[in-house]
Amino acid sequence: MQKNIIDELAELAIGARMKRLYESLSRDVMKIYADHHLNFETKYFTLFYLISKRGEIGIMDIAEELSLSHPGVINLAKELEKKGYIESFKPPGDNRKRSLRLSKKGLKALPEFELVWNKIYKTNKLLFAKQQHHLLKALEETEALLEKESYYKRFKKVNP
Amino acid sequence: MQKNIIDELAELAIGARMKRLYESLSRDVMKIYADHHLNFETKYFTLFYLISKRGEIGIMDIAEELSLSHPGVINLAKELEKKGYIESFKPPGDNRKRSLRLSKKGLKALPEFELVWNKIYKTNKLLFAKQQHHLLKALEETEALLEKESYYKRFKKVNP
DNA sequence: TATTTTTACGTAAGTAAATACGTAACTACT
DNA sequence: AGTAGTTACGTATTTACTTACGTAAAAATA
Repeated sequence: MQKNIIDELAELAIGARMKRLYESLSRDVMKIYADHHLNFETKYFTLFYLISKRGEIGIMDIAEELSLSHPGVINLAKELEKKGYIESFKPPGDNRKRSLRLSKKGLKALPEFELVWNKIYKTNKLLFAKQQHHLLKALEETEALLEKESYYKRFKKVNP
Repeated sequence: MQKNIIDELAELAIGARMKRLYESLSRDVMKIYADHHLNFETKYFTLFYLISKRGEIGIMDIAEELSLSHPGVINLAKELEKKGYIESFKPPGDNRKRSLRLSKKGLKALPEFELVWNKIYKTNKLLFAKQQHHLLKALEETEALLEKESYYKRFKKVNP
């Protein structure tokens, strides 16, 4: 319960705190996948979920949506393909492109994943419900403000 | 302004969102250091600050405080030492230990750093003041709750 | 005091990403 | 149709860490 320096730093080390919290959540979610006998890691979630929602989608579109570099997407996709959850194909009309979709195994496993995601969703809802300051809403607000005017610009305005 | 899948995912991709926000802030803060002609990166902040506060501190104690692995600390320290801001020495009494402290250059630069940190602090204060849901307080609350009972345990309780 | 265990540190190897760079295909323009 | 610019993707390299492992010093214990 003792505060360490990052807690004390508060406004200055907010990045470090988010990272710390993210990593702790990530580890626990991984345990949850393992408990459900799903050969899956937290880092795959957004990609797998996105593909499941879109049916099929190209590499660059994924990179855009997930704010990842395209080599990052290629690597994640390679791993998910190796695990057998997705497959790639050449969409007609553009020979540069490669698109991803769920494989048979992925489609079959999807309901199981959805069950887990549902449970995670419920857990989070309850966790946040108890809080005065809602982490998700705070994130949303901060993102929205920074989209209107970047942190850098705000900094310059505050410190001319 | 259009929502992408990570925004829609809300409670499920909260980790990804924190990461995204962290990276965007990190980039802007780096620009700020550059504008102030400080040869410094965001990632060094917690280490440099910690050393400046403690005067001197050993590798393992740093790792503990910053929630980093000790090889991580060694690497960061190596870089900060190369930049000339810190130096290491053998503290008396324990021959296994190596401790870090600010170098002359580090001590000399400290007021400049403190000026920048002060400006960042002000910027953050103003940014958060505008918000209904305070990101920092939300982080604090979440961390406190998860310290009482881990996310994993909460998950199991919610989904028996 | 001798032995075992723990602690502090360093190095090596692995991982999850990014950036940099190159090629081929498509688009726009002449 | 030919050229210039852009886009989509892949590979190579770099970065910022981590975990795994080894060694020496200190502490605990027999």
